Amino acid sequence: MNLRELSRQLNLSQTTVSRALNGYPEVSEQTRKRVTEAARRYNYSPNARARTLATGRTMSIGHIIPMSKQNELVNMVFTDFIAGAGLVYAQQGYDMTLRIVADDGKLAAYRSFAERGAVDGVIVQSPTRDDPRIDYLAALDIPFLVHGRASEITKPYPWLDVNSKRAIETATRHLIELGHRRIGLVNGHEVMDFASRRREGYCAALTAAGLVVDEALTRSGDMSEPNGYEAARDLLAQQDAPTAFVASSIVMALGVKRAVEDRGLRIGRDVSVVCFDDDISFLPNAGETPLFTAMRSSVRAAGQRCATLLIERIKAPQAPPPTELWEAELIRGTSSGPGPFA
Amino acid sequence: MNLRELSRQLNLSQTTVSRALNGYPEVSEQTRKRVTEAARRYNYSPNARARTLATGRTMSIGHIIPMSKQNELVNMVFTDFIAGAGLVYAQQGYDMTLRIVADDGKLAAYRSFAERGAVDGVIVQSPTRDDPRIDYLAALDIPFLVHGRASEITKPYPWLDVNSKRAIETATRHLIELGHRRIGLVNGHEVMDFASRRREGYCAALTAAGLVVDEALTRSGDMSEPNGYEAARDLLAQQDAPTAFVASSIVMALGVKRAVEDRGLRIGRDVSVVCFDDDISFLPNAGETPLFTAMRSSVRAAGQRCATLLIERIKAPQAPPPTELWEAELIRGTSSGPGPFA
DNA sequence: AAAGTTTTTCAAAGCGCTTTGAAACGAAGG
DNA sequence: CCTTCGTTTCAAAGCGCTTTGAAAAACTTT
Repeated sequence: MNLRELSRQLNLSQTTVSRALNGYPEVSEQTRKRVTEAARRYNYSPNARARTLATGRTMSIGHIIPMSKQNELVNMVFTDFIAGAGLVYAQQGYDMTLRIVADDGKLAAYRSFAERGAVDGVIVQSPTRDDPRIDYLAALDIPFLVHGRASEITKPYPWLDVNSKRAIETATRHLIELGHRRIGLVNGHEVMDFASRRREGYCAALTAAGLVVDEALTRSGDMSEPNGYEAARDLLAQQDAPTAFVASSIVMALGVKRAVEDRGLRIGRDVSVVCFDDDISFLPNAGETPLFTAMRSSVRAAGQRCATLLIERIKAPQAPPPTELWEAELIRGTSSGPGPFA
Repeated sequence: MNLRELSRQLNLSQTTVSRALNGYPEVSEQTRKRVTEAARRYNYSPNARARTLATGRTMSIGHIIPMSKQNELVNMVFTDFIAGAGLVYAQQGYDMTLRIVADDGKLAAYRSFAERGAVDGVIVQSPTRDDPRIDYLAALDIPFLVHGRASEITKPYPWLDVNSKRAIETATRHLIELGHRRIGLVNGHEVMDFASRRREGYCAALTAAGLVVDEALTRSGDMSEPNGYEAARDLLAQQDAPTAFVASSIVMALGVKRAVEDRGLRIGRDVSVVCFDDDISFLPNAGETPLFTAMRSSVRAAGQRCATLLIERIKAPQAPPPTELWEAELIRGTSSGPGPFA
């Protein structure tokens, strides 16, 4: 059953039926009732494809998920972000259009979304410091919103980010205040904007405390458990090993924990760990006293907010680009304790 | 730039330009060349919305992700499955349309996908024993593919499943052969088809070995770490506690492990654990000797295969519904060892 | 009762593509 | 040279909705 058939059944024009169903005011309550009843009776629902063409809106938001090389894959942060965003989309009648793509196909994927008019807007996740997607999307003139920032891009663009620098600065200062002097940094790849900011925060805290930054105590790489393990194992094997670690995620912190325990040391007593905690629903660092002392900011909440902001932007594309900087919260867990200089 | 403008520039009809770009044979190589070059020059790409209406195909596959109550949410199995499927979609030019929906809105969501023609096909994940979605989709006459099965549905429908029963039967027998007699089952909710089959496998192995099934040794619930922990903690607190556990997932097994260690016992020596391992990329149970002895079957591979089968089905809807039963593989890890009767 | 308003309904024109059925063209055959 | 046939191109008709601009109907006002 399509609109034409339905309108014939009712002896009304397509116009009237369409308006009745879409809640326009210029149709009497009586006919609206007739129409909605008939629509239900004949089980009519408007064809999404046709509506999309007629309105110029697809009611869907594009997400591109990069799938690097072999295994780094769809990580949990992406997943939780999407879960948050998806919730908002559902509420607002949008769908999420997901495309999984090799790292080098990202740009082309965004382009295809934009040029073919396949989505009404796109989300950009995990920007690098000088992320080409941003200029690209601005030029393509499609609404977008960046989760994170690209430090090296100066033109205004819409973003929502967590204050990574301050978060890690706070984390590092916390360890210093506990009496730690040799503090390792187990970071993500520093082409990622957030990771580079985290290093800045780490350095800033050390410097502020009059400590020197020892490059030998820092590592960056895939934000996986094995990688956190290896980094910590190496650092712990050095002479003059660190007594504390700042880890860039819970997952890496779990690797650090394993490395510490492998050496027969105890987390929170012999070695302290503070990490960034995206509050991933699946890896809860929760309870009365959570395992990890952490800087927490919910990535799911960020997803929700990004979705909301993007939808607003779709509705009012001319408004100045929104920007939002969130602060992470220090959560005291059992993984941090007094250091040798306490 | 749209098709009409492009064809005017070229002094050709829309027909010819369209055919040239879509690789139809009835256009001379010479004009095809002219057309593709002009298309590139003017940066033309066909409007997806219009094409979708004209062809009747959206080139996208619907996935509905249920988000129960508050927190059980988008779990890792869903995520990995989607990662696998998404890979195939990308290769074949499909997008994934994702909708996150409350548990009680699932049926309506599938319906809206189907009736409005928003997607070309849908994937059904985690069916219950008598899942209403299957009849519903069959009636709606939209291509679909079930990952898993619904035991109580007899009509043929397309599915791909892992042989859960045999997998858990093998796991349980493995423990019995190691000399365990009191074996706990830490299962998912048994309305889920796969969970009910896993229980069947567990019971079958016990019975085959002449042992009686003690309901007091089985638990079922959310497949989360905390839930695995609680189940194991309770079971271990009983007098005549189990010396081994069969867990329905790695995540639950991690909870079991924690409970065992909390009692000061050691996994693989004092208490054995075998689990089902979906080979989730993010929770690798890997290495030379993996932590858990497990029945492994990659959910990501299943996602790929499901996507492939669904696309085939979209292309040939009249073919008999495909069905595929995969066997899981026993992986020896360090979590299982001789029991008291060895 | 005529004229003016407001409310309700309609016919038709898109939206930008694909695809059908016919026409124009060129080459081949008689 | 005319006919026939295969190749290449085209005009026009959808696809199923929304939306514009106009007409019809129902009320008001004079």
